[in-house]
Amino acid sequence: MQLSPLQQEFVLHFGEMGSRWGINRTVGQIYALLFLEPAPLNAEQIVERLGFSRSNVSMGLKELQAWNLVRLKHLPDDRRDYFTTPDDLWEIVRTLVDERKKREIDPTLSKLRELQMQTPSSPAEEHAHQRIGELRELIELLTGWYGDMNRLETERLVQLLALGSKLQSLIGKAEKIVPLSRKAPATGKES
Amino acid sequence: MQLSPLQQEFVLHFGEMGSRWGINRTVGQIYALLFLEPAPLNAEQIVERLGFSRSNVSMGLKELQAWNLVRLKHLPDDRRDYFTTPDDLWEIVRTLVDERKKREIDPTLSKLRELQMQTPSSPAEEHAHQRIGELRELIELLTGWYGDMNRLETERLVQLLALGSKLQSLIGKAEKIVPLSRKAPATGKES
DNA sequence: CTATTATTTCAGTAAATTCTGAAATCACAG
DNA sequence: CTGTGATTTCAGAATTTACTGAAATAATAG
Repeated sequence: MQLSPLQQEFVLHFGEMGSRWGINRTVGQIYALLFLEPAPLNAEQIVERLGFSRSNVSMGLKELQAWNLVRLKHLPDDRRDYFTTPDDLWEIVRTLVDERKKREIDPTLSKLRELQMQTPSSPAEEHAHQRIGELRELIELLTGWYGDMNRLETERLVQLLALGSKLQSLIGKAEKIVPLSRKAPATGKES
Repeated sequence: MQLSPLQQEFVLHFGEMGSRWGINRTVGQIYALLFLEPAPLNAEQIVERLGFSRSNVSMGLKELQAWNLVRLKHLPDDRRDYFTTPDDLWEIVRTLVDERKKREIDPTLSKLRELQMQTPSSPAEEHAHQRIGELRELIELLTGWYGDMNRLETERLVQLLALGSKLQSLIGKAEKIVPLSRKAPATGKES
């Protein structure tokens, strides 16, 4: 491996971590390398630095492209493909979450909705039906919230996150002026 | 497999999904089964329902215990171990996130902090050092925020999540009355 | 203690996945 | 076209992970 000690440790760590997620070690290391590198790299350069076979790198890059995690660039008078990660880390986070949601959450949500169509036909099924409903609602709440957050500009999002628990008191104060929650006093005119 | 169609589909789905996370199929299926079941099950009952070997179930349960995802119960005059999942789904979510944070985020954060101690010794290392710093900050912001959220009672948390993007306008309004963000107009008296 | 039942461990096997080199395909310059 | 270099595909090899049955250990009742 042809890397500075700093790069090397980082790359190896992300290889390890990658395998705790569904991602394989190679893919994790390629990504980590691109993440640190100031300029785009081509496949051959990745081979040199990480010592994997050319075909392994090719497959790894394809996987990263399928995840939308790398950008493809071209240099003038050079027809090789060069790869980078976005400069903006928030863009990376958004992509990661979006893709994981798409692959892991959305299919589960469809499945849960589909299962809930079935009418339970025994006490055991009744209970299962119930539980599936609770799970569906919870996931819907979380994904709905994520959708909202994801629509915010990064700057706003960071402000919100930084507020953290201060939000609590803020909301208490705001509600006195502009009631928004479902628990607002009833007016007798709800639709 | 000795399950109702509803249970079976759910269990198989979570087996599949499990393998997209780091979790293996067997463990995912055992968890899904316990999740649906109204009463605690012992290992032998899990074997009957899922058709795995006794030892495989034993290992799966051990893994689930290591993740704090199941509760151990005992029935009077029966020395076998019975397992359930918590009734409260939010408790499950909290456990899941806590454990994943502990295994995946915290070690990365330590590693990043450690790597940042090293003084960069070349322009390439300088750039890497920079990027590692950005990543560390971002993760610190997110974990800090999660810590705040996790301290809230479930009821509060659900309210907050349900607000979603409405929060935006709420904050705008609240800030006019109680400035809390770092961008509040300077008073010249900050501590 | 001894017998019985519950649970865990573990070595070997089965299955799944990752990785490679060789060949195929693709893209373009001449 | 033809030739050259870039990239991808893919069948098998290597490695890793999952699973099993048999044996060991643990827990309790008699």
